[in-house]
Amino acid sequence: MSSSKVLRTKSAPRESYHHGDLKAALIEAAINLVRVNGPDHLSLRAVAEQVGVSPSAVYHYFPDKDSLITEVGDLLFIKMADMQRDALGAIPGASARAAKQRYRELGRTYFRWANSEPNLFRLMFGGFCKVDKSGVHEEEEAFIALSKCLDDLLSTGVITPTMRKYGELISWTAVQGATNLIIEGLIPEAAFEQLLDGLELAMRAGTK
Amino acid sequence: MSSSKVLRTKSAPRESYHHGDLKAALIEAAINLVRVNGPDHLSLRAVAEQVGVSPSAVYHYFPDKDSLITEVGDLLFIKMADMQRDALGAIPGASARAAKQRYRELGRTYFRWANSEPNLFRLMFGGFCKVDKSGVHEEEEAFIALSKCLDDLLSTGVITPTMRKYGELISWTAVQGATNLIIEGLIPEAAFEQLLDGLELAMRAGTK
DNA sequence: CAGATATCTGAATGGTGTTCAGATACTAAA
DNA sequence: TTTAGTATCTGAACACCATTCAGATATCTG
Repeated sequence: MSSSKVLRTKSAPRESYHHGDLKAALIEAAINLVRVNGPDHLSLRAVAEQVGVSPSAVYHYFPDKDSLITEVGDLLFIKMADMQRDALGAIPGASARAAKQRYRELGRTYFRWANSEPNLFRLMFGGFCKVDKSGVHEEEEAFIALSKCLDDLLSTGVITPTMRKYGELISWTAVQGATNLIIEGLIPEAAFEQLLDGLELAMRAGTK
Repeated sequence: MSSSKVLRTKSAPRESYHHGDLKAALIEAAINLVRVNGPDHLSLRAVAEQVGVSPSAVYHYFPDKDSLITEVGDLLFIKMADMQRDALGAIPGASARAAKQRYRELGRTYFRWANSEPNLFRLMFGGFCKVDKSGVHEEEEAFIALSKCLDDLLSTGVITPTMRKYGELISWTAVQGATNLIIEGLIPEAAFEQLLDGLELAMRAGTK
C-alpha cells in the first residue's frame, strides 16, 4: 500500500495535469500523515507533497487546514461505525451468550482500533475536528448498534431493566474513558478486559 | 488578573535584565495561551512575548516546545489533584450520605473543571504531554482519593463487595469518558449527572 | 475548433521552532 | 573595589509553515 516512510515521501508524478479525485486523495494522505505524526504536527504542505501537488492546490477543496482535518475526522467516524457493524454482524444468534459476546466485542472493536491507531483516535476526540451537531450523524449509528445490543441483553435476562436505562451512557463513557486513559499510558492495557467484566456485572444491578 | 485579550498582548517591560523566575513565568504564560487557543496553536514565540522575553530565552529552560508542554501538563495534574483533595475535605462525616456525596463530588469536581477549561483538559489527555511512567505520579494521589471514597461506600453498605473490586476502574473510566465526550460535544452536558446516578446504582450489583 | 471554466502552479507574505554567536547583568574572588 | 567568571538573555539567521493571489494549464462546452 503505502511506503513505510510516510514522512516526506514524494509520490510518483502523476500523468495528467488534473488529478481526478484530488479531494479524496488529500484526505487519505492526511490520514496517513496524522497516523504517523499525530494530529498536531500535520502539515498541509506535507499532505500536498504526498499526493504530488502544490500546497496551494489544497485550497481549491478546503478553505483551510482545519477544514481538511474536520473532514478527516468525519471519515474516521464513518469508518469506525462500519467496523462496529461488521463486528456485530459476525456474531449472530439470539442467545444470552451471543448477546454477551456482541456487547463485549462492540467495546473491544472500539478499543482495539483506537489502540492500534492512537493518533487517529486523538484526532477524533481531541478537539481537532469540529463535530457538526445538525442532522443525522454517522456517530449515531454506533449508538443505535449499542442500544440494540443492550436490548438483546435485557431480553435474554443478562441485565436488569433498572440498569438498561443507563446502559448506553455507562458503557459508552466507560469504554471511551478506558480507551483514552490506556492510549495515554495512564492505566495498563489489561484494564480494558477487566472493565468489560466489571460492566457486565454492573449491568445486573437492581430488580430483575 | 490577566488581560481578557491574552492573545498577543505584550507585558510591561521588566525592570531587570534577569527575570527572576523565568521558567515558572513561561509555564504560566503557556497555560494561559493554551486555555485560549488550544494545545495545538500554542506558539513558543507568543509565550516568550507574553513574558516579555526573546524567543530564544525559552531554550535556556526547556530543550524544545514539547518539553514546555509536558511540564505544563505535569503542573495541571498537580492542580487537579489539589482540587479533588479540597473537594473531599469539604465533605466530612462517616455516614452513607456523606460518602455518597463525596463520591459524586469527586466526579463533579473533575468534570466541572475540565468543562470550564476544555483546552487544558485536551492538553492533559490528548497526547500532548508525555506522562513519565517512572516514580510516583501526582495522578496516583487522585486515584488514592477515589479508593478511599469507595472504601467508605463499601463500609457504609452503599456498594457491594462484588462491585468494590471494579469501583476505581469503572468510576474513573466512565467519568473520564463522559467528560471527554461532553467537552467534544458528542453528548449533552446533562448526561453527567445522569451518569453519576447510573454509577451509583451500578455499584449495588452482586451479593451484599 | 474557440471560448469558458475548472484545476493547478509559483511566488510572495508573515508567522513558526530552533540554533548559535555574542551581549548583558549578576556573582564570587582578588 | 576591581576583575574574572558565569548565568542569563538577545539578535540574527535558517528552514519550514499556512495562506493568498495572479496567472498558467488542461478539460469541457458550444
